[in-house]
Amino acid sequence: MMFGFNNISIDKKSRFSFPAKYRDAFINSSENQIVITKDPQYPALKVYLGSEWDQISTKLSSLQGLDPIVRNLQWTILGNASVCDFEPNGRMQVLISADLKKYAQIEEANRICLIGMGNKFEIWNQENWEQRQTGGSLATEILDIVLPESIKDMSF
Amino acid sequence: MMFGFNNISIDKKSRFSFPAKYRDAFINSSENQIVITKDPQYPALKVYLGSEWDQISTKLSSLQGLDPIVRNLQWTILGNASVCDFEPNGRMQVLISADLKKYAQIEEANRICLIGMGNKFEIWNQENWEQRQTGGSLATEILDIVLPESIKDMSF
DNA sequence: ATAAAAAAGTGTTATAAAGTGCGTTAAAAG
DNA sequence: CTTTTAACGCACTTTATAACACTTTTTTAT
Repeated sequence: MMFGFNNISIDKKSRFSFPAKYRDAFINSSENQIVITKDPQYPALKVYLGSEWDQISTKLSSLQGLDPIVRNLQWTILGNASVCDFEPNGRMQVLISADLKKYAQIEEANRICLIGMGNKFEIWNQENWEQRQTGGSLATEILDIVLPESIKDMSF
Repeated sequence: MMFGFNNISIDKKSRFSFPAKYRDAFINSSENQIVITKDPQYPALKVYLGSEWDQISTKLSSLQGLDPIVRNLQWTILGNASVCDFEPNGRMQVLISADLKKYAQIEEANRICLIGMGNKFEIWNQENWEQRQTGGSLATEILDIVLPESIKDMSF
């Protein structure tokens, strides 16, 4: 399980590497793929292990896309996912695409916050993270969505 | 599986090529055909792998066409499908017909957004996509359709 | 009906940009 | 002080795209 807060750098080519403390967890779950995508609620990114992603994406893509709320979630989560090959024994480097950087408001060669949430990570721009943690609200926040039954039992 | 956002160019002859990152997925599913058709809800296009299309089209064409909603879906999806030969080892180029371009409001030599949704892609005109993703509503949007039972378990 | 012209479709190549890999330096931990 | 980890820089590789050339089909005019 992968927990904890990390303030790390991204290089000029928009890559970051996972802190070494997570290496064993990656090796144990024999992951060779990592998926980054948009967080549907906040200007942040979600990072899933390949196996975890397979479950989520399979379920989400099977839902009825004619429902506008479902369709929106599919767009956000599936339509922005970037699958990266990943070597737990190597440098554990991952590229963040220009689009995802923009969405999470990550500027050129900036630092990011990588938050371990157990079975996934979140990536935040440092200022947004601090604001959120001190209770400040962000402009892009979405409140009061009425969820269709089909996604009420899913967790992203 | 094919995911993610891509902003790509179409050339003067209305061709685009799939980003190289999807090559393995196409080779693994041994696809040699691609089908483009209209999206039934939005001014956008859907791109299916040949095998996926076979399933969807078979099922959709077997439905009771006397129901107006079903009939409309059949017209839109089946009646506008364009089948393209496709070489996963080659350039992975696909031509978009004038009709489909028009429907998706894609102008001459413009850029398009190609969105990987797992088992299919969507193609959007860039402005429409951005508007939609930032919550703006498009004129052609269909809300509150009551779906017949026969298509409730289908996902297009 | 035939030939010429135009349009539409297919394929090739060159080049700039984006992405990847790896060695070195700097910083932190033991 | 030694070892591990993170950050940086550079070189190499791959990819995307525009420009061009060629083929096939369709249209137009004689």
